[in-house]
Amino acid sequence: MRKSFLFLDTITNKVDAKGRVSLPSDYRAIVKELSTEIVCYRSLTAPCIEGCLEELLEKLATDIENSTDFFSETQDDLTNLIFGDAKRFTFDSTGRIVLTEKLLKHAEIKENAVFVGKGRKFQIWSEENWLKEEARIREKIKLSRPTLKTKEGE
Amino acid sequence: MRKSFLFLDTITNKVDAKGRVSLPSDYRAIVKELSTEIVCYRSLTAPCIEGCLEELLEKLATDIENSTDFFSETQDDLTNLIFGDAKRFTFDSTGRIVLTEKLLKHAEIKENAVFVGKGRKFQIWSEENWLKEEARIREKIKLSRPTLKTKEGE
DNA sequence: TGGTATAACATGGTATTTTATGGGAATCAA
DNA sequence: TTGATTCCCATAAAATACCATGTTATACCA
Repeated sequence: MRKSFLFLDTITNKVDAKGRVSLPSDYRAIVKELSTEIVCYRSLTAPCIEGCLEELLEKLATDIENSTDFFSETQDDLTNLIFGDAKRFTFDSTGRIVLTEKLLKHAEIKENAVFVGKGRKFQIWSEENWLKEEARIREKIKLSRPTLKTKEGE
Repeated sequence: MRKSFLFLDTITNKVDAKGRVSLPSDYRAIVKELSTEIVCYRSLTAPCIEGCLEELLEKLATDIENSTDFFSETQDDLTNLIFGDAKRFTFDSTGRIVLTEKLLKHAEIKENAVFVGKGRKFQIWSEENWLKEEARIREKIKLSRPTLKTKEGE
């Protein structure tokens, strides 16, 4: 029995002419524990696809409902965007999902899809965009390294 | 039943052509109590590999979720960096894990891997780098000894 | 304490299983 | 019927589990 449900690692898989991609086996194992499908939507802030279990969106919905935050109205708007965009995907017996044109176009994915674990969710990038994004993040982290060191050392 | 779950001691094991290394038996005993797998990732601050139990990352995921909101940019970057890099490793019946090229390269490990206990987590170094690091730490301690003495006498 | 028997471990090699991925058949919709 | 989508099968490659052996460490006994 599995105790934890984190999407980890970075895996590159091919996208064929029909838009089919293998969901990394690790991810599949996690999904299968709780469900038979994942939810994907266009990232609001980056040229990539976001994926997660439906229960995470449930949690998001609940959080928004309970929020008395000053910015809750903005969050509400953002939530609408996500829920309006999100779509369920099931995988076939070989573990593949079929991504839609809309999603692939937004992420600028052609040949290869890069799955990047993010804990409770994951992202799907094109190779080029992911390279750029990873470089950007590492550069940013370098500048805030002291803070991280503290966090890391906990 | 085991009472403590700390990774201790420093052990050197061989890495074969396939990247296989025996996890020190002490470490294995600890891991087996709670799980069947460990998680490894490139250290953000040093040329070494870090390893821990998945529950530590779970805790981190929860902490990040609670300290920042769903749409936070910091959360986004942090989760990409940490979870995107981390990978699960299970050991076979003889207690070995297979380290990836990415990890070995980052730590500059060739022939031998040095496992260094760090309590809740552990690190894996190349012999050369660990020698340097150990010397650096001991030097640092020497300089701060007066402070320690003062603290002791409080 | 010293010597020997026993068990545990690290490590090399091999066999088996998973997984990704291409192609094609079946199903559904227009 | 035609085009598109879903499902299933086949295969090659890669990941993983298993077996065997030498070595080291541990336990046992004199």
